[in-house]
Amino acid sequence: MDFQIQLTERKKVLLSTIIKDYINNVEPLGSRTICKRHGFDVSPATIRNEMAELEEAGLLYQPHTSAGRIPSDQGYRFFVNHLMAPYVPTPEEHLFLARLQQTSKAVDAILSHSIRILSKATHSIVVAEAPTLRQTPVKGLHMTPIDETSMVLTLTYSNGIQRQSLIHLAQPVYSDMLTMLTNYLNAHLGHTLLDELFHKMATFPLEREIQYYKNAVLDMVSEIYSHVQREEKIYLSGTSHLLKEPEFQTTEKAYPILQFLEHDSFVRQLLHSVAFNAPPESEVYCVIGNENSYQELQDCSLIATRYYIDSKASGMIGVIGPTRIDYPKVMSLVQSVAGSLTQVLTKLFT
Amino acid sequence: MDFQIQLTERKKVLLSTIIKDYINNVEPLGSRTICKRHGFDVSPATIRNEMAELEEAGLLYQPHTSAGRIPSDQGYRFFVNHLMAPYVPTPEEHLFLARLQQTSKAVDAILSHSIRILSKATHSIVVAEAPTLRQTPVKGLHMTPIDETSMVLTLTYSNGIQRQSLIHLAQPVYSDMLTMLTNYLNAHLGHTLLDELFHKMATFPLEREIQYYKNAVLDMVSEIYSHVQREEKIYLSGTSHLLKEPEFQTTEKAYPILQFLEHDSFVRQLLHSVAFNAPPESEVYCVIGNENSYQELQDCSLIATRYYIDSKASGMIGVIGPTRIDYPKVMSLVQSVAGSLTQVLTKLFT
DNA sequence: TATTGGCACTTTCATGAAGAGAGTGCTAAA
DNA sequence: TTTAGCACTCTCTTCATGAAAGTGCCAATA
Repeated sequence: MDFQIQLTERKKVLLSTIIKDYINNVEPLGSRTICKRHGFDVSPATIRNEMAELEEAGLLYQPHTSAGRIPSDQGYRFFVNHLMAPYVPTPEEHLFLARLQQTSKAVDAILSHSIRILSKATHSIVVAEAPTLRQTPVKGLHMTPIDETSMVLTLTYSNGIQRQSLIHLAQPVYSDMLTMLTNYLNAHLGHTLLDELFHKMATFPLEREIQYYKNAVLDMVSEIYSHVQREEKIYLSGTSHLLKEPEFQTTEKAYPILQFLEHDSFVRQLLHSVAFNAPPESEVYCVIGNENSYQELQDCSLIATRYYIDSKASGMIGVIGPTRIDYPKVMSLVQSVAGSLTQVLTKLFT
Repeated sequence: MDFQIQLTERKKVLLSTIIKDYINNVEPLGSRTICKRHGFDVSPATIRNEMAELEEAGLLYQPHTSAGRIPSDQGYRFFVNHLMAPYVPTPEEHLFLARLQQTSKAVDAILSHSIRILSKATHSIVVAEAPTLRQTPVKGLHMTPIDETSMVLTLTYSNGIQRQSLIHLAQPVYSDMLTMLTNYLNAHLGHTLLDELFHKMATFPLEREIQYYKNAVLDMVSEIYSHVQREEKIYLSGTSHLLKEPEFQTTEKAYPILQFLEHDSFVRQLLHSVAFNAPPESEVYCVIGNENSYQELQDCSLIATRYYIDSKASGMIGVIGPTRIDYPKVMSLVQSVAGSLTQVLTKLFT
């Protein structure tokens, strides 16, 4: 993943300059322009030689002979890993970030609000995944009947988080049975993840006298299961920003991406695949151009990170933009937003 | 709204032909082409004369001198009101419609599923509004505490529909108080709409001994209120279809529309404004081009209708496409989907 | 009177040529 | 190692040209 490329100090400055300029101007850079615009005190010819070597190393490329150079995916990667300076948010961005603290009581509203703000601040597409507790063991569960065909399921996780869901059932399930099922499950809980819990529910050994209700119970379990799945929602904001990017001016370029984003399952996979592309200790992941495995997103980068609830449950939040996205800025903002989310959600659940 | 324009039979056929051709071919039509392609047995010159008159009546226009003609918004309107033949769904569309019957138990899932299918069938953008019961009087309400800071609110409407919501509270509200509040409200319910109910809740005269909890109650009411509001969600599907339309190939054309669609409140307003544009007895409304009041949507048409739950609660569902959208087809499909929704949701709530 | 053929006139669109602009690689000199 | 010079390449814009498609109008026709 990483590059063992050794560059002279001047080459590093040059690469960095080219990338930063390209991020703003979105045009191939020639040697003369670089000298003039960025005050290098060597001649264009020297820059040319250096650029030729950077191209040989795979960090730059030319769209055609006799054009200036553009950073390659690997160039961006090198920049992100080795050259990037820490970003200092502008006062305006601080205002945006401050608005993240206006909390609501609903996870759904908090996430919607956060991604909207991140989208405005970065002028990019933002995707997020609702927090999932699938990796957190369940400590206890409780069912409160509301009426014949509805109940509230309360799951208590080992980290103290409680999740309640209102479940509607197709067939009535009587409270005696709920009590039995609850007692049975609580007695056998051990260190059970949610998926295992569903398995236990479905294979719950019924007493003879209530065999009759077996279907009702199975129905209920499947209803609960699909309800929990549904909660693992994908949030999406700011898709129209894509059309403002010069590289996506033609609809042939923009269409596949918007199409991709309409499929929650693709987005979820994308977000989950991120973690494999970067060492786990790095806080903000970025997947640059070709590094992702989706044909549709070859000209995009994803900058994503994980937010947590009380350091156990978590979800991903990320920004999607062209490969020449402003990495320092967006990485910084994504991290800030994820940090706020972690803080707000953790407070909410404890 | 409607046109008092009298047209000869031949002019009607001609207009109809031009519109149907333009819907498919998206190119201005000239007299010669019309004769050849659609087998008119008069000469191009005659067609030219007729077209000149149709243009004078405002039903056609030329993008420039010496181009063929294109239907105007008023042309489409005349077509929709007077000329359109009923549409017969294809076998493939029947398959789509059949999939609407795979019901789920959750309103949210049903709506998501329905708009996705409608979007696939029409290759267009679909918007929908979650069913709202704001216009239906509340007959009774019930609060079931789950634990200290959460409860299930059950509202029973005069048409028998029950709605349950899981409410999380910032401050504990004890069950005695819930009981008092519930009893008070049920005793004073009369023919109360939801908004009035909130007013009654907020002005609930507290007994002296529980004055202390006044803030907790107000908090609760505002929490319930925002929860109910949040449920009036906007659903959106198939935005990327827009980029496939020839008239939205340039991003300057497509951007404002995608931007518009990102604002739930705009979409909601749009859907609500529809009913004012057409006589109420018509089942499927369509707002053609300029007829809508949103600058961004001047080149679009909206074809929308209302779906119902048990003939009381309802929401809007609509298709957005270019003004040359296939009116007969889309109007037919929108109606079918709304019909299915009505049926499925009504069954669900009774 | 309605229809038609003929014709001059418009406008767009595709094509190709020409020239400006920006940039490169290479070589030889500093 | 750096630089100046130079020939070369590729894109982009502009402009002219001609083909295509269509119109409006007029006079002739059924």
